[in-house]
Amino acid sequence: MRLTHQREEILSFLRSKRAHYNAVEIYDAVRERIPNISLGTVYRNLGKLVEDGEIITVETDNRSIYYDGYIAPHTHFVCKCCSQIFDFEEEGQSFKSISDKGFTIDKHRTVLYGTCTECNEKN
Amino acid sequence: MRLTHQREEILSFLRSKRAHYNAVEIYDAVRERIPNISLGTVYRNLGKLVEDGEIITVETDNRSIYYDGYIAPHTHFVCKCCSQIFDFEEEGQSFKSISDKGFTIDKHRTVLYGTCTECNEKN
DNA sequence: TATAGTAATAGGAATTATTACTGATAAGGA
DNA sequence: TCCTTATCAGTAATAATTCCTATTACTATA
Repeated sequence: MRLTHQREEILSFLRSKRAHYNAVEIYDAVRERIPNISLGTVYRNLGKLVEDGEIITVETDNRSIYYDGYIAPHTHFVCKCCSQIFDFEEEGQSFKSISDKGFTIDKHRTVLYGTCTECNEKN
Repeated sequence: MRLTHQREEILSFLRSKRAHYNAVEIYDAVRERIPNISLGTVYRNLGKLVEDGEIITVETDNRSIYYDGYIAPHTHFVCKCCSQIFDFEEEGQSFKSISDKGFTIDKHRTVLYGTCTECNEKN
């Protein structure tokens, strides 16, 4: 993977912030340093960075994907009121410590990604 | 919430199948029984059924939302190869029994939804 | 330093999923 | 049965993302 100026700026932006951004927000931020970068370039690079494991995605209720430069395993909390995404380190599905901090949990979703038994056997 | 013919068909379709469908798939299925139902009606009813806790959603990598009539807490597994969504009952993040069945897990994502501390304090 | 081959880019058009709008319809209570 | 109002069908609009094309940058080799 070629480390282009554009890719470098996208990655360093995400790494510099401990927060979660969608493609357009990243586009706006990176545009301050590379004014003529295109949205397509942002999408393509985000895709490659995810593929490469340099960043991770957060899929939420609302239809846009958020990107996260912090890649250690962690749990995301989406506030239905302010739409902010919070990080929590807790493992497992015991979320008592999160509620103790004042968060109200309505629901939780766990999704695994990978290859199923049948597809594994085929290949 | 009024129990309309359309809503009833959508709900009974999802409850009758132990699988996961996106809005267009549900639209196609329900159209066999209500030929002139519109896609907008399907989306609106799915939204209300989710709001009401009658069904749940699965947010995956690909950009469409899947709906599930099985609402007991469970974990979803998305195959990157055949795109099928599988259900697993395991709690916690110990997914050994899933791997033991021949599934390869690349990554897992846990997302909580609710209200954050700050928003709770405001209201 | 040219040159060719490959990979990446900008910009915009196209695609896909979802939501919003409008006049007509029907669910459910009085 | 009648009335109110949520819901409906149909269609237009929006938003997020991907695709396409001409152009540019990088790399290795001569």
